[in-house]
Amino acid sequence: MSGGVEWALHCCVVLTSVEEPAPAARLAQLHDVSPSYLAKQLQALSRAGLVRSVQGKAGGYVLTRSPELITVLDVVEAVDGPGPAFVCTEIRRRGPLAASPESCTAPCAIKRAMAGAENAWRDALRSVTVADLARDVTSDYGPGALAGISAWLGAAEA
Amino acid sequence: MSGGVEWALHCCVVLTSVEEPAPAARLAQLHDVSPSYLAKQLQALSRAGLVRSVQGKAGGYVLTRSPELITVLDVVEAVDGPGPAFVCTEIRRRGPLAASPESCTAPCAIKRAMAGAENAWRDALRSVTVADLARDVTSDYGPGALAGISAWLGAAEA
DNA sequence: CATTACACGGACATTTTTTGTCCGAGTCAA
DNA sequence: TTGACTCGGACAAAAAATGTCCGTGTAATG
Repeated sequence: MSGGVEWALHCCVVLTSVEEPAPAARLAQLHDVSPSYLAKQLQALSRAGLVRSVQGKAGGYVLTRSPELITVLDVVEAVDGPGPAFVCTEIRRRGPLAASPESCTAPCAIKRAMAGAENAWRDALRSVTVADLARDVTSDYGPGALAGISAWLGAAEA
Repeated sequence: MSGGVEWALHCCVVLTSVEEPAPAARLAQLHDVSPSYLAKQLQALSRAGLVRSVQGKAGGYVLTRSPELITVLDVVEAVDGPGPAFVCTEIRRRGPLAASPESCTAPCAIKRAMAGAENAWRDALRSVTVADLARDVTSDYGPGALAGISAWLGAAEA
């Protein structure tokens, strides 16, 4: 799994508490990560339609919709790609005892098992929204945490 | 996810139908895959204690226990490693607004969400055994499929 | 009992993916 | 009109996965 997923999720949580667009460079120094690479993850979120980029002097990124409507799965798929992690290469059709094509209409048992597990994983990620994460953060560190971050993002460079 | 997982699972299913040790090279040409690389996956299974290697002239690999007692999760963890796919780098403790160490006794909300999803994934993989896979294969292709493979493995080189 | 051939095991390259960096095009504010 | 700041995609470096090789040990065999 791509490590950029973690960065993207943290950024989404932070973006729930701001109204002004937040520049990628500022989000990067807030989390102390590579600005150029974080930019790439935010671009992925933008391509997926989760955030909207505002260009120009006071530009940056903003969420496109309510955090209640953005699931963790949305973010993960935007950054890591929507395809399944396990890819079946159909090796049952290869080799001297290859299965006949007409017997391969349904996916093989191994693919079914792996797909079932990935579906369970997806369901779990889909059941958590970015709003839930923000609520948990407030519950963990107190109400001042996100407010402080919001203020810091709006203030001049540290 | 490593592609070798698929090869390892297919090999485990095949091994349920043999009593004689099956050499890695023969399993490789059965599936038409790279012999050297498949050997590496089988070595991983051996290190994890799922298969036992028999050396010498009529050597090869055999399952160490009943297929009912080998879960798909066992195979996946043996090949891909037991660690979680999502690794939290604790970026909440970095940057100018880093969370205080005493407030970081519990894992952060993002890590909790990802860990929950991975647990669901693990549970699903744990609920399927290699015996279940073999049963499904028989159900899909008929009882002769695994028997034919077993006979081919025992016969002389094709 | 010596020999011989076979199979595993880990060390060695190669390719692909991931991670990280950079500069140009576009845009909004002043 | 100017200016400065933003995103966006094209360009390298590093890491991981994939693929290959030969040495070591073992068991069957004559």
